[in-house]
Amino acid sequence: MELCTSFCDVDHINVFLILLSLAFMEKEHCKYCNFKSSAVSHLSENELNILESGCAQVNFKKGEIIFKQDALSSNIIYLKTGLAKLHMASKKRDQIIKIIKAPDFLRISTTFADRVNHYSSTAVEDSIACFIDINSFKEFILKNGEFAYEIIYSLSRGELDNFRRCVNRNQKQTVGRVADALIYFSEQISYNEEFDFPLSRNDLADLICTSRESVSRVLSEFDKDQIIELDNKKIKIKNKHLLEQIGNNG
DNA sequence: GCATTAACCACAG
DNA sequence: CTGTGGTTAATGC
Repeated sequence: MELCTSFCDVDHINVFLILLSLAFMEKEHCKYCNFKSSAVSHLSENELNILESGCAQVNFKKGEIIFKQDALSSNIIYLKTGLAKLHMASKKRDQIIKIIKAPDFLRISTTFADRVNHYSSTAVEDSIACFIDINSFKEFILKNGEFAYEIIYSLSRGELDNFRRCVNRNQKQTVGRVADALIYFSEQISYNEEFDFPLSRNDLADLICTSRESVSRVLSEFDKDQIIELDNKKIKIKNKHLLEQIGNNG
């Protein structure tokens, strides 16, 4: 009997919480979203309503899979808040293709160019993603030139970035790639010279195409040489100039 | 040849 | 999940 009443109480509280969150979610209008992409900010009032009706927002905890390689893909995904990795499984090991920092599109190419995902995405930190109906997205591209322009612009930026990283990966040796990665995370992700490194050693290795052992070794070498200060995940860049030199010289 | 670089393996916190 | 040490293979001088 007592068990029952306590269950009922818990139930009531849960129902209340769900209703509360629904009430808040309903206020989640794309129109008033503070994380709009530059493309979406070119949409008209009417288009924003269309976007909203074909859009669902999902929360992801750190480590949760946002979408999976080889699965059917029918939504554009926009990463509203958080940090995610795009990674591709191969016979040998996972390779991290790219880190996406919100706000940014998380999945366009693999939804547009094929029916299934060519890569997976996993949340590196707690994140919120918006799943956007592919048909309304296509409609905006066909009807709204400024929207299309912004999408092409961001895809082009992504491609330039890919080319650059491809060349760097192939021509630099491990120390240079680690140095580049540290600078990248400092400048592009955390905007600080002292930061918590968001990836495990293994993930960093998968990102810069090396082994986790090499990552460990190079990091402790940098620490020993006073280039960085290393405390598990905490990293402080002490000699950025030298780090840049190492990055540039490979 | 010899040195350097880095992956792979194994093992220990 | 990390760090370290030994081993090995490839490459450059």
